[in-house]
Amino acid sequence: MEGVPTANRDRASDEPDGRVTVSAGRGLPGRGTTTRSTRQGDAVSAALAATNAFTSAQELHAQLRADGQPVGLTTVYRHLQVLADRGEVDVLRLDDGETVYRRCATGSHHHHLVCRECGHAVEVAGPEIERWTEQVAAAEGFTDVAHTLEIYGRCADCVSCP
Amino acid sequence: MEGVPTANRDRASDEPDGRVTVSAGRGLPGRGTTTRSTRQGDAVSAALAATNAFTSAQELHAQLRADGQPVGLTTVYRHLQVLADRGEVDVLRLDDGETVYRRCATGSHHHHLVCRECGHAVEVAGPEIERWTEQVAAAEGFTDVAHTLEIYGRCADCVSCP
DNA sequence: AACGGTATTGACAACGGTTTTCATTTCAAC
DNA sequence: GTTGAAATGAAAACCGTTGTCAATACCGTT
Repeated sequence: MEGVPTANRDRASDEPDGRVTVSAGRGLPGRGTTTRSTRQGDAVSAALAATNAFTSAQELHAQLRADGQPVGLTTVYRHLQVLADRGEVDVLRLDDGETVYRRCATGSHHHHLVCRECGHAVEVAGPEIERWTEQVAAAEGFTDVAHTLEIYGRCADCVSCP
Repeated sequence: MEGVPTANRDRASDEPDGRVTVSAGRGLPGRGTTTRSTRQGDAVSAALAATNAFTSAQELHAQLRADGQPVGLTTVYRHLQVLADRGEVDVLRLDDGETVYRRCATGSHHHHLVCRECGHAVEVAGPEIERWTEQVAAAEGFTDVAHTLEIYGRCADCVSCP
């Protein structure tokens, strides 16, 4: 009756990493678009590579500007989108509506332990969880199953300053 | 460095259910505000009680209007907010940004198996999951831990019509 | 049954994050 | 160097949600 749109945020990347230039040999355009290498694209990728915290587009934008590498907000959004489509970055939608991104080391399926204060995140794998969710879904007759699981808390570093 | 705001959506309700009128005996205002019983408030609660699917404020608004029980969109949002604060409804933020609500039977902590197509949801409890998340968090030195876990798929009813 | 104070309502404006638009700039193949 | 296509970015549009505030509806009291 009602209708719940998209939802879920899984994905397992194939392409290993870093600023691909794709063949570009001739006709076919690159996978998730973005073929050329540009100062802005490199800056966004570098900024993401420099932190292990989940970061929002606006934060990256401000950070890059502060670092003397100004990149248009629109452009930041565009690159994040492409990277996300390619599975090169993980995406999290926070409860306050902000979308945050993170370049994860693990290419395979995993979840996160995220600090509410600083965004610092740890990648965690839980085979038992995967098994459990599939089991539950199957038992209820659901197909085409995916799941989201994130753990939020205060990291050790943030415990000091209240 | 960056900063991840709120996040997480747990909570265990105390008040069993339905349109409370709270003492109102004299001074103190009701918990999550909303003390009087009104046509609009009843309509929103009834609409939520009538479905087991996660529904958005806008959907409820349209539905109520269609049912000949027009309620202002702002008012719908307000009641949903209050119900959520009271823990009488569960809240889910979908990846497309919409927030959906559902009156759950279980008052205690649980997760959901949600149909991407129709919003139909099943409440599922996973003690092992709870244990696992706490374990992981503790191992990494995280405190004040909470987690979100939802399973998305296509329910059996939605498999028929592609 | 009428009153009166206050909680509630709802049309409309404002918000905040994200996406579109489109003229301009940059890239890289020739 | 020339050139066509991709990338950029300022500004406007979007969209779900929240704030504003005058008008209205509840409900205990008279």
